[in-house]
Amino acid sequence: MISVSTHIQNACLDFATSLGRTDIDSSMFVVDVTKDMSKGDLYTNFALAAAGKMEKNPMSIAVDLGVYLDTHLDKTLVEKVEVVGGYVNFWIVVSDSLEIPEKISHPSFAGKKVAYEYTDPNPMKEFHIGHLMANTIGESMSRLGELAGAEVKRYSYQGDVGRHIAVTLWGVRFLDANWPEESVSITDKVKFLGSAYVAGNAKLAELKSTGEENEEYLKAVKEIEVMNQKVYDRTDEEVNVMYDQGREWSLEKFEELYDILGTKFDYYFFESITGPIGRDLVLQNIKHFARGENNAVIFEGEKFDMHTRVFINSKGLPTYEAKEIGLAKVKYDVWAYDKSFVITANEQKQALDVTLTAIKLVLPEIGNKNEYIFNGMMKFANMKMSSRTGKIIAGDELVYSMMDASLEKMKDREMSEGEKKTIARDVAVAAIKFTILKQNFRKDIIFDQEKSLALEGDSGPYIQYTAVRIQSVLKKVKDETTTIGTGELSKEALLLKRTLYRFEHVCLAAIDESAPQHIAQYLIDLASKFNGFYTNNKIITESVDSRLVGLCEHTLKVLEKGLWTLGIRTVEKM
RNA sequence: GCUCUUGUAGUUCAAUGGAUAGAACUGCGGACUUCUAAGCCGUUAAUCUAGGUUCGAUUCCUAGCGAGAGCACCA
Repeated sequence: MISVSTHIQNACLDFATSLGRTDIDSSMFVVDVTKDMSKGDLYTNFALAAAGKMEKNPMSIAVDLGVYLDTHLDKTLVEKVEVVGGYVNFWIVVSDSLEIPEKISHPSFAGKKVAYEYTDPNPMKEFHIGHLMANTIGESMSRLGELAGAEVKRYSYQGDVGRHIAVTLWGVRFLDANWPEESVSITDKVKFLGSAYVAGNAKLAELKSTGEENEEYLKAVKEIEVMNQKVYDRTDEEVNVMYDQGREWSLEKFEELYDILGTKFDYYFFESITGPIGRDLVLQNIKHFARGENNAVIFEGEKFDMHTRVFINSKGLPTYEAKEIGLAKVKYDVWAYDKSFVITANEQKQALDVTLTAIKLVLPEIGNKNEYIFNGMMKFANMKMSSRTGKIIAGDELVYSMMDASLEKMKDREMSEGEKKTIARDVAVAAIKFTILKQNFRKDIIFDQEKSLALEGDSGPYIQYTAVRIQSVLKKVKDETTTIGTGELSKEALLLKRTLYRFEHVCLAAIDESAPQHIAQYLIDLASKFNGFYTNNKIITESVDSRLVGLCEHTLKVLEKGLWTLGIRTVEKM
């Protein structure tokens, strides 16, 4: 399909040249897939776009172009040319053999080394919805990079030092429960840490509410500061033990989640490492920075129309911003990439814009390869409370509750419990990921547990279900003898076939715009067309038409490949 | 207050400046002795307001109104 549209585009340019118009180039018009397939497979707006420049009526240009293309296009590629209004529409030749391309080469990716950093949860803190969202988007972007021909590495960056750790360790004393024994499950260990963080923050808020000059409050603030310092300098053996254990438990828990979600990271980075490196880099390049209040090291973002931010605080500790500089160096040192993407929430945009500006000054050769991709926030429609924590549901809890929901849906199916569990996991992940990826992730996403995660409609499970039906038919076809059918294909079969051709085109658009939603929307359309075909065309009959079997096989392959780009697994049964 | 993002059916989302603004959910109404009904078919319903640029604006620009986020030692 891409080769056909290129062919048409070149022919349009030849048409312009034949009229002596050398001032028209390919950026001025498009050859794209039609939205409405009753108007053909491809269209060009050449006449509309060029009318101004050519100072002619678009209709008459379109008519002339149509005549020209009708005689100049390769008849083995394009079956029919039609002029409607100012548009020229094309019906392509749909052959029986359809290849699903392994790679869809894109100049920005093919042969390049591309790093993706995403998820970035903090040990000892809960894995929240934002992490789930970034993981989903990042995994999909990584796979699009791979599809586009890049060599890809996946990075995760985790905050294993800083205030949240200090608050957690400090908060332990306000819990009724004791520090967990080794025998306690990993889930409960992590839950303990999460509640310690909540308890610590709650206590602090409680003290603060009685006045910021309150002695108790000032004492607590001081204690947390001391705790933070101990985490950095490792001078307190008791703190070291708690810290090391807590960190390890959290990381183990994250791996469990990555396994469920289908992400495998190549490299992990920690703030405990990037902090000192970042601080040194800032100090070595102090000429780009300034001193602010209390001798803090600041970057004067205002000179660049941005915020001014602190990089090293008045205690001499690196902040998030300095750590980012250290991270940039560490990431590049471990693997010299051509391009690096970081997927993160857009609430950090204004801070990271400052940071990237600083990185470009301190480490120009690295900074210029780096790019941030910001996603919107995930919000809840009904603000449903999580019963256990009393807070909005956490990312991992959401995954687990969806797994329960899809397991419930399968309760009457005849399969082993283990099989059901695996399928329920994959369906749950599909439901969550598809909800995120079917839309523009740069905007906020409203997450309604009741509705958005419904397993019907525009959903991941709907597509998985379609793939299951196909596999079920194909399994039965194995025992039948097939013959090549004669006569016209049904209108549903033809429409399905023409839709399959668009896959390559859609992938290229998704890669080009870093927009997985194009693929998600396409898969919904394809699954819907298949289901229309399926209900109206009996495949297993006395004489099985191999053309229909071929259509089923191709549809399955495209659904599988498409879901793969979204980081979603297909299942054999549901 | 300043900066950034955002405004499409009742709801949740689509739509490189182009054709009749597409889906899904909900509501209402259908079909089935059929390969998995998590399916299929029909139906009601939308571009925040005011200007501007353009042959053409949901899309670009300006202003207003609404929503979200950020604004120095958290990340």
